[in-house]
Amino acid sequence: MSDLLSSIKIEVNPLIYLKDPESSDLGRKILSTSLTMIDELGMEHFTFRKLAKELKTTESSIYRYFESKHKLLLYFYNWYWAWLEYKIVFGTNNIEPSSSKLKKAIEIICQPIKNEKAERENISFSLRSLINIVISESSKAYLIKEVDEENKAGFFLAFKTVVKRLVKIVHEIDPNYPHAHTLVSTCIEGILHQYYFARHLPSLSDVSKDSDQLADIFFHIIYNNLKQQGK
Amino acid sequence: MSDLLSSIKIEVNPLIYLKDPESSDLGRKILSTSLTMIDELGMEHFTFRKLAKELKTTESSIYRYFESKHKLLLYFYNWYWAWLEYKIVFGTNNIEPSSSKLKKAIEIICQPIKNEKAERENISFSLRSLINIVISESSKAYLIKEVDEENKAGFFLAFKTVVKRLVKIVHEIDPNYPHAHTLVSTCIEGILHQYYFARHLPSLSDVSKDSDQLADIFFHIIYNNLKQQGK
DNA sequence: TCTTAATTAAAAGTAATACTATCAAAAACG
DNA sequence: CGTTTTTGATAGTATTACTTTTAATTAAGA
Repeated sequence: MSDLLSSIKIEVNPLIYLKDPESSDLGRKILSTSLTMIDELGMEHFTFRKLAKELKTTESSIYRYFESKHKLLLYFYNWYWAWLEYKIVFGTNNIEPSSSKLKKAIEIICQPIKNEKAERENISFSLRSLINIVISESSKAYLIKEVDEENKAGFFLAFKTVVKRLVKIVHEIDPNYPHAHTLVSTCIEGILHQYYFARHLPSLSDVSKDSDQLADIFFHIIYNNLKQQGK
Repeated sequence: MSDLLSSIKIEVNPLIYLKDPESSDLGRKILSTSLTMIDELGMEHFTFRKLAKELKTTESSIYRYFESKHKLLLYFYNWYWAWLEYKIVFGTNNIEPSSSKLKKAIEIICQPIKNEKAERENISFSLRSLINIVISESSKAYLIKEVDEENKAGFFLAFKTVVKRLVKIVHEIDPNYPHAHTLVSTCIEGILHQYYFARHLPSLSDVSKDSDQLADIFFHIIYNNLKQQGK
């Protein structure tokens, strides 16, 4: 997989894969093709057999990279949040006051959702598919019986790091707000789910499919709960 | 399955089952045993074969009631939200002002989570297991490729109805708030996820496993976004 | 109570999934 | 050029998610 700037590589926890898929041609094909296949079929209907057929390779070759499709999902999940963290760190750098920083961070979270074409980065795979997968499938990455072991292995770290970043900004605005983790994780998940709802269960949402209000709505949901200090 | 008051029956969309599981002994056993098994094993590891073994019956007998384990999950999902709606309607009746009504409704959503033993209702199955399933598995009920067809068939109606109830209360407090559906659905899901996070991914939450702050936190998240009219 | 219809059990079978193992062929690399 | 690494081909296993058929059992109606 490629990266945000051509010189920076998104690192994914090596415990997630058996063999680094970025290290070979087949590995990269596994990533890019499985991404669009999972987007099209959904996790339930996606299988390594179908992927192997599509790639004109064999199941056993794929299993050399990932021990299960669940691990493959974790790979995408971590890649996405690591990439987004990078964008947030860069995009909010030097922004003042903290409320604007928060706004910007939320916009970055909503941005790839809003419009893939805004992306002019050299990413070698379908960012649109990656986002769709994060929206529709990533809850399945942690809503499993094995969650505690996998958490210990650091499989959810990238997402937790993004939450931590936002919490830090929230605490710059209001150091005394006691529920920043709850507020932030609820809103990040909320953003993703609202996008899903807008598409599939519209009565659970007020935004239309292609609207760009989400960032604004969620900025206010957070901001209205904080007592601004200073600025 | 039983009910809140002994005279009232929770109705589940009949398209979800092939044969009403409440109508026979085996059906009721399927419900109560699968409930605890899904709670223990998780959806991924739960199978009709294992259930049949536990019940000393056969797979084909179970398939006469539910065409898949997904439908069984939908059954529990709908039962739960239909039951909760009932509790909300009763529990918030005659409460004034609307802000107190909102508070009460959120408490009802959090209450079974908080403490199963507070329940003194004649429910013939494990409410604790049902709640665990709603928390850990119910996202999987709608994060699927078939969501649009299933939505058309009304499989998510019970949840949507609860959201609608809360939206109505929110609009009593502030008729002009334009994002009530987003706010309410985000918070209801947020409550469930926070409980999961508190248990399994505590760095995404500020509440401890057995705390009862959730209702308060989420009441304020909603309330602070509303401009109170009159009372 | 006898008959009939509905329900469940038993057994077997199918197609697909989620893997694992072995070994040979082909690239790549030093 | 030889060796290590990577891939392909083939096969196999255990389990899942069902379906089908037939026989036995139970319940319900006349």
